Amino acid sequence: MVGIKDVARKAGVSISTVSNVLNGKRYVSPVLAERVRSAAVELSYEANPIAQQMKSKHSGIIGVITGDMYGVFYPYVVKGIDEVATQRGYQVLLSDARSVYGNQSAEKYELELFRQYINNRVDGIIFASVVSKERSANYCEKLKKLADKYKKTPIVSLERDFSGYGIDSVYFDGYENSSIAVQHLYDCGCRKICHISGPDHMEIVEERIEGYLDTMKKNGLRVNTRKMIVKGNYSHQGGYRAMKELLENVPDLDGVFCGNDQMAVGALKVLKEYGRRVPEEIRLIGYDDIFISSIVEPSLSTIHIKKRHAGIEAARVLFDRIENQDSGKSVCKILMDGRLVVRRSTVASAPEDWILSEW
Amino acid sequence: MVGIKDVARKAGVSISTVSNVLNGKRYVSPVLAERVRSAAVELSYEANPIAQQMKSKHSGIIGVITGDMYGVFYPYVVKGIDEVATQRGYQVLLSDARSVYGNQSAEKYELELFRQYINNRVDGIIFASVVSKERSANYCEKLKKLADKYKKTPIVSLERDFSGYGIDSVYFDGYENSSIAVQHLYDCGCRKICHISGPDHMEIVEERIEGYLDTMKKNGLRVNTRKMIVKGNYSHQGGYRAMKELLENVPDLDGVFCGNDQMAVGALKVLKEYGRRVPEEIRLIGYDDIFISSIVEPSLSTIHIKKRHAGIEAARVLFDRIENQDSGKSVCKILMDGRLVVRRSTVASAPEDWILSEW
DNA sequence: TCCCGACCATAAAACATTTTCCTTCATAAT
DNA sequence: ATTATGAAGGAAAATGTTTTATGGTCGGGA
Repeated sequence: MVGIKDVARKAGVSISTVSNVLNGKRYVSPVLAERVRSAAVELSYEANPIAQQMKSKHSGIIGVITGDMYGVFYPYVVKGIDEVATQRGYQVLLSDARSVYGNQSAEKYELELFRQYINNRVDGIIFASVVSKERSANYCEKLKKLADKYKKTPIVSLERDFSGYGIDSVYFDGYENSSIAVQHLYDCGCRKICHISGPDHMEIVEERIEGYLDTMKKNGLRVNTRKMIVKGNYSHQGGYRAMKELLENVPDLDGVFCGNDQMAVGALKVLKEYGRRVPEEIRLIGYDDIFISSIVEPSLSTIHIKKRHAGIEAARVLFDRIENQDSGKSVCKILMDGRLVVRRSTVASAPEDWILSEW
Repeated sequence: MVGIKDVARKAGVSISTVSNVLNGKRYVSPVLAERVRSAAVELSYEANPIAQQMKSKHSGIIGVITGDMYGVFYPYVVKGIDEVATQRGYQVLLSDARSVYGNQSAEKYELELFRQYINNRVDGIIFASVVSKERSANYCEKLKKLADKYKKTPIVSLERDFSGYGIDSVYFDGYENSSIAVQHLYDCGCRKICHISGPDHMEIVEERIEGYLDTMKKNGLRVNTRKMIVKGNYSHQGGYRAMKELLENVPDLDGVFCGNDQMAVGALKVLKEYGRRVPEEIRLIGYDDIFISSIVEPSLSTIHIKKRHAGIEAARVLFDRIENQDSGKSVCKILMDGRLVVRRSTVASAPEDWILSEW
């Protein structure tokens, strides 16, 4: 194990001079500097990051807490984060908060991960929280206190707007996007539009329901919330079950807005099994724009969510905070917009686009 | 910042006694132990992992180097690793070696990540290497030297068999699996079976080609390698292009074995566009068993690869090494088998299974 | 009574750095 | 010639632990 003192000995200088040369903190005469540098190279010295962290208090590591790493959503977000982190020379400590325990304790586990990251002195944390809307205020306070335990560790909320609680947030405009989706169905001629929503008590689910309801109202359409809104669980199986229920509840429906694409895929299966023609008879639109959506037949209209881009933005915000601590104290909130992608589940003549898509 | 000395002061004992109580290394009289413990709780003391690493030389972190974190394969593997790591109280440092730079430098970047991880004193590394078969020997030597730079850091190769170079390996039996796939096509009556393969110079690609070729030969079928094997690039677009080429080369083909499911999905699109009936006229089989395969129509027969399970196994092997260093020096190799999944792209009457699948 | 060992607890070293505070020496100013 | 100034580099402190070596106390056997 070659340490800084070996370099110092070899170069015939003091330890601090080696440190200064290698970190460029202070002026060292060219001749000494050169001696140090060549000694370091010769011994193939590499500083021990652990020891550096000990003093300098920063680790070159950021923590990321998400759900479903194996799913269709977060991996893209993480990819965006990873890109920026790599570019800036940081490492990423990644954990899936929702996979290990049941949903009830997901919040607890999330907090535990947070604590572990902070204890490991990460330089920042990006997290997609599962906490319910009601508990948010409390929870955010806890997080902030934790984040400042040893040093002011910047944190960025992903997918949830916690800017009201003083936490930088990068999130999607679920209300607006849902409105766009439903409006598109209306514009296509649908008048009896139903909604397959996600699990209870999730903010992103509620936004979408509100977007749906308001757009219906705006267009003068009545909604029987009991019958026309059915809960799925964001999985294709959930969508499958929900669609069956919907067909019983509202046999004459002519449009369905699904809370995500996975459920839409399940719903589509049902419609095909039942021989209901899509889009002629029933139009279907999803949310997220996952790869499968461009593949299924008919291809699925949806709202394209900038997943990777959101990761990039979140990482940018984080690194801005990390790199100039001084930067204005005003909380940063970035609202990512979505984009309507029209495919054949709403417009029969829409072009195929799967061959183009990057994913 | 409350440190161990604060606890010591509060409990009225020495620093080392606090350490001994909290780590249970040495016997400490119950009365003192209790005093220490309650002092620690009262001050809500948590040891600084960085400082601990400094002495004890182990970090509670493992490094994972993969490709395509946002793809359809590695996320599942990573999930398996994450599960085991979490259960054992370790954290996961994750990087995608292939996303940032072009393919040429992927190997270099992979090595760089390896170096960074080692410098960060991770306790072990699981990696899926991109190195070519020819360069493997050399590369593995480099890795091993790097791994032992500071301490004997266990490393496990995923997806590649480096056991010959003394590296524990968990990998898939690509040759056998491909043989099964091709044999299945033969058993279904196909006699002119083509292959859409992956990029050049990749070991996993070559295995599959060999499995294909040998099975063809075994069944007395001739292969014109120029025409009947076409390179895709493991993407759906690649599969799309390759299938078109294949239809020109071999108009009377009656079966296609695709190197992965993504390409198979692309190939399927072509067949549908051209009005070739699947499976009656042309049978199609993929490899990997990704989610989409159960969704497309007709659903795609494939070889199910135990992705998550492989991650679990790799993590197990790693932690075994980490936790008892003494453990026999014999290299560990685990060959994960695959399973034929028959769907409608080869057998029209196959049952639908998408609703069952877990993913 | 003395000595030895067993048993606890402590002081101090060690880990590999960064950083603060000095020292030294040359140069310029008086 | 003497003193002030400032630049350059070194000694040592500090970081928060674990571990090693040491010390002190007490009981029992000679």
